Amino acid sequence: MAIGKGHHLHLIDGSGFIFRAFHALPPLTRKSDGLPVGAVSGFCNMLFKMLEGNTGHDAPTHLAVIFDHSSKTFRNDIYPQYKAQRPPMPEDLRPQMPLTREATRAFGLCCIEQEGWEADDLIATFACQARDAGARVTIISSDKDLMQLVGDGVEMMDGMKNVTIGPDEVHAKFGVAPNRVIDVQSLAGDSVDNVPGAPGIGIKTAALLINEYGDVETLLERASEIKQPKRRQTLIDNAEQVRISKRLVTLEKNVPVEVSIDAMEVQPLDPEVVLPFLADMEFRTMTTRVAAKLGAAAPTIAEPPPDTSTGAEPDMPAIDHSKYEIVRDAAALQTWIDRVYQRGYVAVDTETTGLDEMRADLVGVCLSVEAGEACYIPLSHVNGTGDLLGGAERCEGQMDFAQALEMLTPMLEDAAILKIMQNAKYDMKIFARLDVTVAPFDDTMLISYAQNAGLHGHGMDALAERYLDHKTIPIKTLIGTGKKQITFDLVKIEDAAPYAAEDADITLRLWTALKPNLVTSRTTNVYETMERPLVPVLAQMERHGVKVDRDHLSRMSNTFAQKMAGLEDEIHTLAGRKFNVGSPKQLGEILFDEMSLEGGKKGKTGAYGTGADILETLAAQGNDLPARVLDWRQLSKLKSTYTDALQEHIHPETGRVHTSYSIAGANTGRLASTDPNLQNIPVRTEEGRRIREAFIAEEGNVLVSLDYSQIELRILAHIAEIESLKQAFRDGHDIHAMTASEMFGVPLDEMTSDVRRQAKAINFGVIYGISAFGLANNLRIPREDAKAFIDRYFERFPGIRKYMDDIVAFAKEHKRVDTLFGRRIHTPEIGAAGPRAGFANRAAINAPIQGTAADIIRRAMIRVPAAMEAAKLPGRMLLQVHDELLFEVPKEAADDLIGTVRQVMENAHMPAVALDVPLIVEGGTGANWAEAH
DNA sequence: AGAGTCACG
DNA sequence: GACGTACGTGACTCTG
Repeated sequence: MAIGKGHHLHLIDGSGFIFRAFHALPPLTRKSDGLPVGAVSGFCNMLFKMLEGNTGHDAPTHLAVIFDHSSKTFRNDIYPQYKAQRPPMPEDLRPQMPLTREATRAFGLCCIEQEGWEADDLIATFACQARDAGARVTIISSDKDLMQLVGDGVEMMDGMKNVTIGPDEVHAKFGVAPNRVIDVQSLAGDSVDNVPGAPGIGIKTAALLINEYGDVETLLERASEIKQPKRRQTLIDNAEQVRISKRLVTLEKNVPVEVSIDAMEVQPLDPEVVLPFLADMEFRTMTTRVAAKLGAAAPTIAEPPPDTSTGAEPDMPAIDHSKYEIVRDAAALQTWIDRVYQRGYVAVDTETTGLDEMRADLVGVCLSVEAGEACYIPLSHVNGTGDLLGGAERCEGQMDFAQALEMLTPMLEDAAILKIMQNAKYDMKIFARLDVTVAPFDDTMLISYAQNAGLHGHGMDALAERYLDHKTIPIKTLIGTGKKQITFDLVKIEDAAPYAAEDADITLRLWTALKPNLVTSRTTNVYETMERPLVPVLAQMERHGVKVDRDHLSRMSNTFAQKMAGLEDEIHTLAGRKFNVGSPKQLGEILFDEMSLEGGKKGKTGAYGTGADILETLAAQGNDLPARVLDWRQLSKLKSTYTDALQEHIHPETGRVHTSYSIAGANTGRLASTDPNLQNIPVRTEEGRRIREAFIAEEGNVLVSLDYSQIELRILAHIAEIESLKQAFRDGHDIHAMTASEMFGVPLDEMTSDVRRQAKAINFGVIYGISAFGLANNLRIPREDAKAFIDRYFERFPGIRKYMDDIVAFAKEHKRVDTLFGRRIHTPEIGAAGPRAGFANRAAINAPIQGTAADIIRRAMIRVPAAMEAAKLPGRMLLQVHDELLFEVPKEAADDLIGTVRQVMENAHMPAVALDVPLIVEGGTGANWAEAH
């Protein structure tokens, strides 16, 4: 049938997609022979989603995948250097190119390439043909070279992110409409494709010129009218080069194509063709999914032989939910416990009524002793009667809760039985509330984190997909979402069991797969000394919580509310009308449209930026409205995030606030605090600091805060071996004043606070991977001045520059950096092209410093409980804030505690690492956190 | 759900 | 030579 109105043609940029998929997706290999297939897998997934119409867009009626042909094109005749400095194709990608073509055919789709033409030219040709025939066209690519085709029934879609690229997105990228993209590209050039353009002119300038002159030809003709002398000369000198560039970037829309677009009509998938292909690739999940969709039987995929080289990966059977057992009586449970004792280890997982370990109740327990062998022990399932007034009654077919616990406890506490959990802290806290102390244990989340931080997340779903090629049952299918969400105890036991037991099964499989790699990746020590032992320490801290004075918060809330109301009136008067002060969008319109203040649009969404820095600039120019909004925002933040939200977190029974620390959240080794985040309680402003007054000690107790002084700078001095910095720390000098003195030649006794402040900003900047732009922003000085500062700094401390170069080189070679204690932080983005390179370099510079500091405080925290016990100290460790520990202790023991814990903290690096600088810990005591800090 | 904003080290 | 930029987090609000 001829293509025409009502039809929708998808043109997939096959080469482009496969390149991006290769870099964006994990390096999957075929199990049986190690053939790299990650990009092919991503490609097939995308095709299938697209054919299903499962991309948020409607499904195509016609579809073709276009590839680059490896031969030269007419562009090389025009300009021999075109695409000449492309790096060679990665080894692991090469074999995937032909496989991708094969995949296309297996899906029954048109696979097109043509000698002498780039994929882009073919796409342009087909797109125009289809558009002229009245069909809609979607180009699946994010290649900027194709953006010139957008508009008039042609749109683009990013196949990885499923986002549409229309005229607006093109305008955001190039600053001009799609039909002028070519003109901008010819001026700006492209370093990746080696399109020369005009030297010194980038996209921004190019867009400016095109918007003024219309197109490249007109611009070149009228170049002499340009005011800026440099720009004018560049264009006159390089006119021919720009014209060549234009021919390079202009896509050919009249390629003598050998295939008709009518032939691209989508045919129903043929199970006889597509399934064998997927099975041959050993895409287990996708084979099953496609087979299910087609109503055909999935071909079996042979399991690969066990990997005998490491002895690590035994032959695991496929995950089969029907094989899991539901344990309903004591005899059945005893059988399982016996099996655990035969094994010596068991994967354990708990099901509860919620995610908050302090409030959730145990609903059931799962055990697994062998891949595929798992059971679910339901304990507190109830019948949902639909009666909201507590009409729930206990389900039949469950063991008595107390009896089950009594049978399980000896095993869970047995020193001879290893308990394997995913995110052990959660389950251990649930058990701890039932007076069960689970030990010893392993945690698959932390095993993954120790070896793979920076590479991917460490949640069970992510790990299962990556290492077991298995998609877990989403909990939502059982408990629903939103308002209709139910708690797990209301799920029918028969429905709950497969989900629950699967978690234990997967945990055990992950442990089998991941644990041996600790040894090969040299991270056993990190896991055993800095991850696993932290779990019980944090569990205790979280369970203990910190006392918070609700009335204090409540009073502050009221005060804030009144002040905000006053400010709101003022702001509305200044604006001349009412609007929502909390809406950045409305505020931007008031400031920049209605009041016409100076300030620009921001990138992607086209909204005005109204960040604090922008408002401060406006306020400094004497504008009252932005000044008031800044005040309002500060109060709004304090009220909503702290004085209001914190009250919600006070536990009804303990009267205290129980945060939760994620151990594997931050890539650098830092902890992260959630629900609530107690690591970002205000301190920098007077008004904010008063919130800390609400964190108090029990009667007769005080809060004690101990924090490392300048720990990251000390680590920098050590790692980069900066002798003068090290000496300054040994002598106990003011490090920022010392830096200032060295840099600006000001004697220490003549130091002004302003000079010191600048030196301090530079010191911090160095830790973050300094840039002139960043420092200029921070100090609000011209970029040239910032650059001069940095140059002088590197002159005075040449070791810093060397450290930065060395660490980036190390990261490029190993795709990771290490802390002094051997923690590995992977930097997969390092060496990436474009602006991401800058990010990756700075992250690589910062990670060993931030990570080493994180390691040190982890080591301290792990040692604190034993040290306190040895010193017979009462009191508790409550919170960690990256370089600070907060304790609650009886008044009379405060001084002893400071002495003991300071010892631990100042020597936490020993004996593993000897530092060339001393670590100094400062302590404070008070009735509340504001006083103690 | 994502962007914008802002709190901390 | 231009690009877009300080490092690491989490929570709240508005918006489509």
